Amino acid sequence: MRLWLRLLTCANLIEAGIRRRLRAQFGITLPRFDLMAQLDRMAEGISLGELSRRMMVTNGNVTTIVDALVAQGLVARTPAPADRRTVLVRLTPEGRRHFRAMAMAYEGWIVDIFADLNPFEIDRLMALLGKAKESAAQALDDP
Amino acid sequence: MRLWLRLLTCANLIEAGIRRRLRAQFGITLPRFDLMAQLDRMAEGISLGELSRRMMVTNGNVTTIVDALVAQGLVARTPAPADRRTVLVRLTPEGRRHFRAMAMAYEGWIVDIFADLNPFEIDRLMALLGKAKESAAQALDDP
DNA sequence: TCGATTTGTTTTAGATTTGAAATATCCATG
DNA sequence: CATGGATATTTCAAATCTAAAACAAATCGA
Repeated sequence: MRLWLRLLTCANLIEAGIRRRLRAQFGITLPRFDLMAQLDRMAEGISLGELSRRMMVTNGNVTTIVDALVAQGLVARTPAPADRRTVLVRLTPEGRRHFRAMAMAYEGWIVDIFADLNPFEIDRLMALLGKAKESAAQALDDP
Repeated sequence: MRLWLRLLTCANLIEAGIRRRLRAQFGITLPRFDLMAQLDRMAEGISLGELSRRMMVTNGNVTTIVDALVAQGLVARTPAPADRRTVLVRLTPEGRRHFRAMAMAYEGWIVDIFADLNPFEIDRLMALLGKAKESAAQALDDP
């Protein structure tokens, strides 16, 4: 029980800090940044459904965030060639430029945030969180 | 970097599962449950500001959630005797009864979720998360 | 005591976020 | 070819959530 509270506290603390910096330094919100991060690796564009799966949020949520980013000219919607139901989303050249600049700063923040952990501790934490994730996924699957 | 993504994924996975169960089995939302959990330990009531600090959310957010719980008759606002600015919040008898039933189930879910981790691993994870939290708090403090 | 600052709460505007319902399209089967 | 089920996206209503502004009350120093 205390483990869960600490996990949540830790994640929320870092998330709040990153959110604050993204807003202060780049005027962007965290979910928009996260969505752009997914798109940065997919030059050809990916579907909204695939986006929502990767980001682990609902379809409707992705639609809203993409709407906002399209309005800002940072991403573009294009119909999928094969399937008329699906819509592909990709970064615009301007969106890519913006994202690259932000991503550089972002990585620096993360390094700073975990600066007090040595490589061994990071590996161990990765492994334990991986195991916790598996355990949780299994427990939450059935009901 | 990957450590941060895994931490976030793990926390979100569990949070989503708990949110789903709270809604399905008790018809309550997670933030309302979290707020009631804070109140359960404070029979005398605590101020809204203290609540927002403990829950690590903004004051305005706490106001909204308390409004909803007051409308449901689960918590009550009372003026603080010493300071006319502050408002104390406490569980109503009905709120306490409700919460106790939910908390029992909640604890069971958490136990299940971490069932695959042995006591040693849980201790280690607690310690590493504690260290990560300290590191993050320090890194996010300055700028 | 007076005024400036601090503290506690609410309000407001904007942005998520979820869950469910509605639409549109695809696909497999008969 | 028609149709029922599955898939992809959008829309909608309700609830959070943040940041910033607005107020109210308390506190502290001159």
